[in-house]
Amino acid sequence: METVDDAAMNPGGPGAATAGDGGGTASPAPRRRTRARATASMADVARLAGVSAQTVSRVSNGYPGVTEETRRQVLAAMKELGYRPNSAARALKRGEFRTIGVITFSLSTTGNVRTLEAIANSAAGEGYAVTLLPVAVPTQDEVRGAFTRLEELAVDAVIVIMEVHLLDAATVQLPPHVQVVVVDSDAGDRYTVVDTDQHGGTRAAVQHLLGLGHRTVWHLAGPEDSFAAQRREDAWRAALTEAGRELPPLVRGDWSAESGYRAGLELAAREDCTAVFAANDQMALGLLRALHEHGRRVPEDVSVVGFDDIPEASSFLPPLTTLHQDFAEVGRLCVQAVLRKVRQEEWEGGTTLVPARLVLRESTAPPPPGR
Amino acid sequence: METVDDAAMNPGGPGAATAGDGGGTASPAPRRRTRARATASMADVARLAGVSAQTVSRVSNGYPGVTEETRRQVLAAMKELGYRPNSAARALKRGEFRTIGVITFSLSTTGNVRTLEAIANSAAGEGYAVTLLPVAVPTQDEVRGAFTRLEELAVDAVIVIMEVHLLDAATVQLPPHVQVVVVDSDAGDRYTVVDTDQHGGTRAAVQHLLGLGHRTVWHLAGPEDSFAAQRREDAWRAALTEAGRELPPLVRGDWSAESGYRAGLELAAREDCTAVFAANDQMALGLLRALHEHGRRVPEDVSVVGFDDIPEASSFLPPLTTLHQDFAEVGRLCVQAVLRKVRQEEWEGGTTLVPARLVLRESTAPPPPGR
DNA sequence: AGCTGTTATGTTTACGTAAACATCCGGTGG
DNA sequence: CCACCGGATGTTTACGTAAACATAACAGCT
Repeated sequence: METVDDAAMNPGGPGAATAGDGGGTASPAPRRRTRARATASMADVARLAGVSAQTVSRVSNGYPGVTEETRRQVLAAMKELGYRPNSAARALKRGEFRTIGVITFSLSTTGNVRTLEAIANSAAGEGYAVTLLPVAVPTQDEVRGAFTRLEELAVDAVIVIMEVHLLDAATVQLPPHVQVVVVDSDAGDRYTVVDTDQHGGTRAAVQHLLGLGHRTVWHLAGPEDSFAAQRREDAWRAALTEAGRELPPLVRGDWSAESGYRAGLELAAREDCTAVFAANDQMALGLLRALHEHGRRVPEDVSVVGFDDIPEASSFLPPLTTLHQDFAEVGRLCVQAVLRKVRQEEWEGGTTLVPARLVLRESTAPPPPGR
Repeated sequence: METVDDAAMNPGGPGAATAGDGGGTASPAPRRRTRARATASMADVARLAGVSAQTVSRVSNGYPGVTEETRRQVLAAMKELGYRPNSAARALKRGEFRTIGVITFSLSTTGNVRTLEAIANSAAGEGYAVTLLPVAVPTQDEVRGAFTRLEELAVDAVIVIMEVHLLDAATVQLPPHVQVVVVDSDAGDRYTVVDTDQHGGTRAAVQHLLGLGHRTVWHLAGPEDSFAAQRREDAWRAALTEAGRELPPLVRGDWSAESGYRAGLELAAREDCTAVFAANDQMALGLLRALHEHGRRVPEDVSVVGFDDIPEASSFLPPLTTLHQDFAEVGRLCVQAVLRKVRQEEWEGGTTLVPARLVLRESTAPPPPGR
């Protein structure tokens, strides 16, 4: 009955995992795995249940045309043998892997992580697994490398969380059947793109500050190679121009709190700077520290608005007014879009935007009287 | 030559992705995918190169016994057809997936994310992919669910980033051939465990504060169901007892900055509290805010030490003294351990500890004169 | 009764790869 | 000169599943 491995199947029991090879270090251990029928196959189940393998398959996939009686027998046999469908064989036969690859830069930014998490959750809900393809440094070569790996990987679709122009190099060859959805890009004409509404969010931030009476709004921008940063910057310009306000010089960081601090040192020195829109919360954090160190109070002297609404934002000094991004929704839409493409229900380019919501906390106030 | 899909293989080109089905919405689209030979198989390559499929296989896997001449021809044919080995077929034949599953709670904690990232990177270096299995809520049922999915998944090994007792339920059945490595656990007797040296790190923090002259050290602990939190708490107790110091009442949070703030409100009210060891940086952040709001200066009145050294820690007000965790190393060791088990080079239980390093910043100082 | 349609089940086959075995070749030593 | 060896290559087979096709049993109808 081949229940040799029963003990090892309960990780709580003694001698879990590789129970067999126990103290075998003495003799020159046989290199080849014995692998004595590690898992039961359909044939095994079929034999035990006294039916054909095909019937087992039907039960396994919940297909109709099986008597309740037969189904029960098959299920019993499955349980007895601990049968698990072999996903490799399934994938080979069906020509699909039920897996989505996610390619992204380092998981050091909140946004990417939260999006990834939402993608994984949504995918799981659809019966899809998520394979992670991190790329340490955002050079074109690295991206290409990741995709080369993906091509050999068991993946039906890919979600790219990065600026899409990094994979526009002609040498990147996606197998034709792999569907792609991109986050954080403007390539809606060539790809399906899902993104937060950077423009609308930024606009809300700027208008909020102007509405408080600030003459203009400074911008602590993200790195130039980030499309999200670019969009926020553009929107900031547009909002100010539209309101007929003066455009202060741009200050740039690299998303990190440290860069926000460095940039903040410049801003803190400017007496005429009373309102800053930071392109993310981390930089806003650094900015708060720089302002504090220079005796400029927030929000009495300077108002600060961030972007992202990371969980810690409410614990900053002072709690940060910021734009809440709905990463969960972004991830959900990504999965939805990419699976629609996989299922070929429709071809759908274009960009889907998820609104950002301004969360008012304590880092904004009207400008000091004199200004 | 079947190059019908050539255009679609360059995502930069016009009409990328599902180019075929263009405007076919008019006629009742054929439900079945035509799937006209999406990818080339070994047989195709073999035909073009004028050799047998087996020879293609040998070239593909870099096996010896192939003339340089033949190899060149095969490689040329592969390139021409854009051949990519089918990983499902490979996995089926070889009986292994070259994939590691990572099961974890939400990716909201820095530690998990950084560990995950390191795992993915290390795994990629070994030619392994990483499949993500998030579990939203840490109930036993959920964990069991994730594992059920994993069992059907294409995975050779599993790395668990969570308290292992959550998967000790007898109903969790891992297929016997799946190897498990656990992070953040004390089950070194039954599993292979890799973890940060919570004990040593905590000890360093406490001794640092005592060394500065503080009479004792308060502890802002993490949630009770976290093993890491438990270890830090135990080590805190041990270090104080060992030094013959009084044991202040424990204050508990849930890892979040918000909970740190709430706990901090209590601590700020206690005049005799001059030194706090927070179980993570987020809670330390909230604590800083609470102290600030109650006019207790850090580090002049109260010293604070965190745990994790998240990137933002250096931008807190003031920059936080904290214990740096080497998540990259933890991830690397996990992959190494789990692959060693997969390759059955040895059976290896026990716990591997990665040291934590105390990073001195500006949140600690000697206690105020009177105390 | 004989035919048809329906339902439950079994049999054959193919997915793409790679191990195991078979064959062919030129060269070497007795 | 021939048996033999070893390297290069081809052929067969099996991995586990599920689609496609085949069969069998039986009910309903004329």
